Amino acid sequence: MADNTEAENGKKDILNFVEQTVLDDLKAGKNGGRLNTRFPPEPNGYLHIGHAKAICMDFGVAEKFGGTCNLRFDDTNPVKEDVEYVDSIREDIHWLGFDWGDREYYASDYFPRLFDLAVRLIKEGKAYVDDQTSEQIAEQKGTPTVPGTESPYRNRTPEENLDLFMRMNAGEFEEGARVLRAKIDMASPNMHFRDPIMYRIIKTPHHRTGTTWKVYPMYDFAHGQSDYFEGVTHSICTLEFEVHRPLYEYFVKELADESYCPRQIEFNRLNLTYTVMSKRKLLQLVKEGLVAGWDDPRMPTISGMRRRGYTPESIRNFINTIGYTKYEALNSVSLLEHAVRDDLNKKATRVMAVLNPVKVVITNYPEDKVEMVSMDNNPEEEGAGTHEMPFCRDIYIERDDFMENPPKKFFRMTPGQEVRLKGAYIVKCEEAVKDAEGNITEIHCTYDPDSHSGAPGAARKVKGTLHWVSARHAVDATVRLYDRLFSVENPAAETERDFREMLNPDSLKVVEGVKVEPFVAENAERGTKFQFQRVGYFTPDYDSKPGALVFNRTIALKDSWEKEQKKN
RNA sequence: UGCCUUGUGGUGUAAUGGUAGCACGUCGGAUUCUGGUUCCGCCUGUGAGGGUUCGAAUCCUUCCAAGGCAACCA
Repeated sequence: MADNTEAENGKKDILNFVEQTVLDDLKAGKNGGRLNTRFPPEPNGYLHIGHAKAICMDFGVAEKFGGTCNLRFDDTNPVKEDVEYVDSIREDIHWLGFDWGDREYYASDYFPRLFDLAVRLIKEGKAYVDDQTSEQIAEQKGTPTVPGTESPYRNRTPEENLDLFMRMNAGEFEEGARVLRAKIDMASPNMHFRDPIMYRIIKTPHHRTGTTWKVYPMYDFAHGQSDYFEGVTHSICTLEFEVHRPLYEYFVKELADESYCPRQIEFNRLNLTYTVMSKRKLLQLVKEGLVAGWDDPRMPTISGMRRRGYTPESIRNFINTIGYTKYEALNSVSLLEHAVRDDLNKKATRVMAVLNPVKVVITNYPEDKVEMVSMDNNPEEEGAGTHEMPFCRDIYIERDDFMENPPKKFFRMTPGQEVRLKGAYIVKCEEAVKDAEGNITEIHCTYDPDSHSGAPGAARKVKGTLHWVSARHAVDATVRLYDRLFSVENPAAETERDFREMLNPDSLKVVEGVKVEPFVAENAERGTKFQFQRVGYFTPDYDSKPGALVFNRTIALKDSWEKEQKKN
């Protein structure tokens, strides 16, 4: 192990309870002072932000105390699993910034050893084959308040059990015909001890082992032992496995001794407002076409957040903020949004884009003149440089930035009032030109030639500064505006309603005819983070092509003006 | 009503028997060529009762509330 953390090196580092437990074990010299964690996804879906929390814990604690973290695919149920998911899981972990080196394992690699252990337990009279249907077994299990009853097959001889188990794996019986159960205690107050099923027959081919096996181990009979085979010291999982822990320990005891014994520790799952985290529900959204796929930018998946423009740093910072406890919390999505804005504010290139354009003609500006004005790429970052943007007589501004009869404290364009066009000149609105229906088609302004940004005459104070784009040079783009997927705070809590009824109908708005400055079109590579000034953070979607630009809104800028308006 | 777990401002999280702190949020203000950022200030908390102690969010106890456990899922 590494030296005992920053906690002892002066810098005050607050450990969460899991880290504290791990540190205590290391100090006590357990497992020879070794630290090895594991992240064990089942390859049956895409990773979501809840998994990100587990990843940060599993890899993070190993990193912090000089241990290692394995990636283990928990592939014990071929019916639900697929290689498609294996690839996406690898990609998502790497994207988050973690690496498992050559320690990539599969529970399916342990099928032979698990089978051997099962055989041993059968011979020792600790396991038996049950011929009953799942309904019968469920009925005999009792309820949390009523003890179970024993199976009539419970006292078969080890010889008979062994013969039956071998034949189960040879494919002699149909799925569901027989199972192997641990012989523990049908009256245990812990439901998981009421003779849990160890093996069931599955004839669906496995994505890695094909048709080699006809019986597959259940989670409880595979997980702890897999940890043991790998040398995992701390098996960190979420709270719902708390009641499984005694069973974990029961099976692991068949292999381990004092010199090395893995240990399970549970922390709270991540719940986020205005979304769902259940894989079943996410899969349903995808399958029913309610979203565009696992990586739809509204999804709480890692791939969705990546596509939306969230950064790995923002996700990690968020997870760090919400912490790890044993309290089942509901985390406000505004915490996540804050982390995203905070990171993007430091990283995003500032550009101009007008989402809902209205044309402005600067009547006293020479008709043929074009001048290049200089724009900061990022005022938050020293050395981010500048880029140039064309300015001419015809420009676009946001339709919302003009009002003929404005409310109080409207600092934008209105007849008779001066505003600054960011990076260019101060202009004064003279009149709004309307069509027969009274719609504003064009706004006429005059500019002050001495007010160019940086010039001596520019020092004059004006209340508002607007973003704009040259109408002659603007490039058209499509923008996708994303909002929260659900319209209720905690969809999972409203069990009486179908969760699909709670979807936010306005979670996606597509805006065509957006005008962006040429610099944006020239730099619209995947992964680029832009701030459309005064609007929000945007990133090119993978659907975007030269000539058909598409941007995803990662998150809007905070808007205290809008907030003010809503109050009135 | 069996077993396990958990209750700290609106939300999340610290305080490891010794001044209840931090972040987000809200509201207000300052700065600003982004109504962004930054800065300053305000607000709101130990689920309830009893006990141990010089001293309790922390230990004990009773109660209340919430979550988990009855897949041949993980």
